[in-house]
Formats: sequence, C-alpha cells, structure tokens
Amino acid sequence: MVNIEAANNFIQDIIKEDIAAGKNDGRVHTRFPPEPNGWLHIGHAFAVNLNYRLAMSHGGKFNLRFDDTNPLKEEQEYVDSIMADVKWLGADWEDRLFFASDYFEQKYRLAVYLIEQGLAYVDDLSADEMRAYRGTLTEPGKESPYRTRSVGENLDLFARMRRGEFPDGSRTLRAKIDMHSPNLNMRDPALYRIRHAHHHRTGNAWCIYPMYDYSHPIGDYLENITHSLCSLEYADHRPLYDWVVEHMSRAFPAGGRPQQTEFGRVSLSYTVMSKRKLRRLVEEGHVAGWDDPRLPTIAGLRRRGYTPSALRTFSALCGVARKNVTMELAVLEHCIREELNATAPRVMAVLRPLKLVLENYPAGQVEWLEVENNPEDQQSGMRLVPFSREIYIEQEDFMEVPVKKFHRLTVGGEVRLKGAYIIRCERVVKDPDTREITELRCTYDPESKSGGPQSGRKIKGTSHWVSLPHAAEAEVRLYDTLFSKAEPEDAAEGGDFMAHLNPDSLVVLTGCKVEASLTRALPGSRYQFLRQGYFYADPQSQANGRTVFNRIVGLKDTWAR
RNA sequence: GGGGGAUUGGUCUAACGGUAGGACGACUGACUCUGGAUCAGUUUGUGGAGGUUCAAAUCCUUCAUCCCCUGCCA
Repeated sequence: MVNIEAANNFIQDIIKEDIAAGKNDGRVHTRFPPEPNGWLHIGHAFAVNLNYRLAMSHGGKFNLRFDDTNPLKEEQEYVDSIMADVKWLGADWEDRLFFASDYFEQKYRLAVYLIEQGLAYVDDLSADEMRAYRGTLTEPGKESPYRTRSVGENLDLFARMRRGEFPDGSRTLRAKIDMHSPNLNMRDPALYRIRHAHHHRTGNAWCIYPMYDYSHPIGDYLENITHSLCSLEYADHRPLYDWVVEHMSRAFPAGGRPQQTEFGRVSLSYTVMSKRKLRRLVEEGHVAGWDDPRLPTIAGLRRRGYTPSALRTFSALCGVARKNVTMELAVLEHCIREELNATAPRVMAVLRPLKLVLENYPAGQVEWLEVENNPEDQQSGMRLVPFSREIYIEQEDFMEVPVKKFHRLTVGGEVRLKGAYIIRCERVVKDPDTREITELRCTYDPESKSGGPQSGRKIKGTSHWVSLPHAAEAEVRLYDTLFSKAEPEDAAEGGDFMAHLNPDSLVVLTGCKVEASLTRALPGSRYQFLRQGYFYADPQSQANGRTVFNRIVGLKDTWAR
C-alpha cells in the first residue's frame, strides 16, 4: 500500500522550512483555482489531491476558488461539474468556496491605489499596437505614448472605463513596470480590459474585468493562502505575482503573504489531456460525452468505476517535480486493481456463453454450492450458487484444437468448475451448416465436489460458469484505451492524433450470462468477475430493469491470448 | 548574442558530498479450485566532456537535448 502521508517532495520540503522559520505563523493554507470553462481531468485530480493533501498533512486548510475573470468563456454549468468532481475526489473546502469575482471591488480599489502611486496607467493602444510595442523575445519593448499620463487623467479615465463609457478593446489599464525587462510578463502587463459582457455571477455589474496575473495574487492574499501552487508555465509570472502581492500588502495590510510555487503537470499515456483535443473527441462524436468512461476526465473515470481513493493513491505515486510528466496507464490501473482486489466481491459472469450439458448429472436436480465471496477478505463470507445439468462456460475456455499450454477444456480433457465439480468434455455439438460449436456434451465426476473428501485431485485449469436455468442476462461494456498509441499526440509528421483512435476502445456485449444475484446489483457497486476483471454497475444505464456493467480494468493476464 | 525551467533503468520517483534505493512494468520460478492474488528472484539507470575532492547523481565549467514565454486567455 502507498503511504500517502509520507510521500516526499520538494514542496513538502518548502513547507517544512516555512513552518520551521515561523513564516505565516506556521499556517498552511492551499487552494485549487480552476477556471470554470471546461471539465476536470486526471491531471487536475492530481493538483486537487496535492493541494488538499499538503494542507491536511500540516493541519492546514484548503479552499476552492473559481477563477472567473473572463466572462466570455465561463459558465455556471462548469462550476457545477467542477464542484461535483472536487467533492467526489474527497477534497473538502468546508465553507470556503470562493470566486475571483467575489473580489472585483477590492481589485478595483487596488487598481486605483496603483494609479495614485504612479504604478499603473490607462493605455489607448490597440491590441495590435500593444503587441508591436511589446517587442520580441530577443528585443526590448518600447514605452506606450500614454504611459506618462497624469495621475488625475488616469483616475478619470479608469473611472469612466468602469462606468462603461468606452467600447471593448479601446483601452486597458496597465501596470507601469519595465518595457525593457527580459521577462515579457513584466513589460507593462495589462491589468484590466473592457468587456461589455454578462458575467455568470456579477451579471452586468462590471464591464471591466481583471486579468489573471493581477487577479490571482489578490485572491490568494485576501484568503490568507500561504502556498499558492500552480503549473510550470507560470514560473515566468512569479515576479509579477510578487509585485501585485507587494503592492496589495502596502495598500491593504493585514492579508497573508502567499508564495507561488510551480510544479509539473501530470499526463497519462494512451490518452490526450488538452481541453481542445478532449473537446474534439466529444464534439466529433468519438465518445459519448464528457463522462464517457474512455475519457481521462474525472467524470469519465467516475463513470468507468474508478474510486476517489484509487485516484488519491495514483496522485501520491506521481510524485511532484519541476517538470511535466506522463504517467504510464499501468500505474493508474495498478491503483484500482490493488484496491478492488481487496474489496470487490467475486462473482461469476460468462461474457461470451457456450452451453455445456453434463450428461451424467440428473435432469432437474439443483445443488446450491458454497462459493467464497472474496478470498482476499475472510470477513466477506460465502454465498450459495445454483448448479445444474446445463450450464454456460466462457467460449474461450474451450478449444477443440488446443494450443500449447492451454489449461482449460478440450475434447477428452478435464477442467475444474469453480466451486463445483471436475468435468470431462466428451464431444462437441456443431451447427450442421456453419460448423460453429453450439454445445459441449460433458460428464462430471461426482467424487470431485468442491470441499468434498475426494476434491483434492489436481486439475490444471479452473473455469467459471453459470447455471443455465438460473442465469440472468446482462449487458457488459468492455472498455479499452481510446488510443492505440501510448503517445497519441506524438503524431508522426503530418499525422493527427485522431489517426491513432483505437477502433476497439468499446466493445458492447449483450446476452452475457451472470449469476442471478447480480440482477440485484446496486447501481454503483463494483465486482470482480472471476478471471475477467473488475466491473462497475453503471448507475446511468441501470434503469428500467436493465443490468449494465462497465469494465473498469481487466485482470492482469500472463496467459498470452 | 533574450528570459525561465528541466535532464537518474521502459515509466515515475528517492538519495541534500559518503553503499544509486523504491514503485509500476517486463521476465523467471514457486504456489494457487481465478493463467487473478501472493511469495521468491532477474533485468535495465545518474545526457556528454572536463574540473574540484580521499570521495560527485549531488559542487564548478562547458556542451547537448527537451519544455515554457512575444493574449486586452487562464
């Protein structure tokens, strides 16, 4: 088992040093700051879990704060889905749910302060002009002609910007920092832009909206955040973050002293993570929606059957680094297998049924056999499973012409039926037209009953089965990776990641034969289908008597198929 | 001839000048009424070149490679 608490990383080190130095009075307070403009994926789950774990392991607090400073892109729908995802992951923000828009007024007041201090000015440059003035990566920028406006004029113009006197894009408020800085983010960054747009929370109260670099540190400051974690690409923005915090603390003392620390994003092999690519998959209909179980979205993983604890374990296994990493899918799968191996009840389900008749078993007789619910969990007890003359076994558990090292049923061969008897296959019945095998005629060894005195006879193979008259029907959805390539984005020249879509990422099996007890499977419950894998009773499809299982992950299989 | 970050086996990660370790994967074997699980074992690594030092993944120099930055996005 992974010891999540003990997981060591460079951010833990920073926090320990900060506590030892008495910084922020030893408090630890983190936050997760999503923009409500899309769905969360497993990379976000890593960030959520990291922030939450860091806070909890130091007796600290964790906030959820929506970064909603761009009314053109953000919607309530995403707020709802993100809240549901974060809650499901187990990160508890208690009563600290915030929005960047909660602080629009304070942000405005700091802007006024900056203008008064000669640290910000209203610029009339167009977007194109501003771009031209900014310079390039290798050449310094040049100062805007509006940079030297008087404080009075700036104050007046900024107030009129707020009042809505100017059209979109006509002016911005800019910080007066250094147009010659080698760091482009410090070349008089825009603080406010004009957007006459409806905001999902503030409605039409504002027509100027703060930029991320200006807004974010203020939110951290006001919420007393101590450790503001973000992804690597913001490292260049840190001087600006510090600049804003510095002036905020001068204008409005008594806030916290947040410190930004960057860490690498986590991606997964055999899938894509970018918002744009996920959107394409959904919009072009390659998946059924944002919660399609093949997607790496939190909603998709939840629908697939993954558990919050498995995602927490995965997050801890990722480690924390100053570089972006791509985790192997196998690690994620390991996390859910490890958990479900210990907790999931075992059950017999025949996915591709083959009828088998025991010729020497009395017709009409039924035996209720005791089968263990989970050999890994002695507390789980036994259940009774009906056995009769006619049963189903898995088609692939019989080979008329066995390949080498095949351990299961062949003509004249024997196999153990799990929890029942050893049987021998006498002959095969085929469809006279298609030559397909329709039925196996077998005999059983009455002395070999499981748990009985003669049951010790060694048989190399064991098959799972379901009694034909007692079987229930179910639909089973076998999910596989959405892409057949470990790095689908690593498309060869000219290639597109869509070229690597796996045509077999979803195989729907109907007419599967399962233990009758499964018709009462609670939606949302998880089972191990013996020898098949771990399955999830899909809550969204379980309605009106239908029984639908999603394959979360297969069992490891060292038998090369 | 811009700035920032990074480089440890297939993947992820630890080692903070002192035995390169762990996880996942892969491969063997044992065991098994799940070809699962479990157990035992094997395999593969400090990007290159110099230097400092008794001792370098770690410090210095240099080269190489990769990622990010020229939104009124976040």
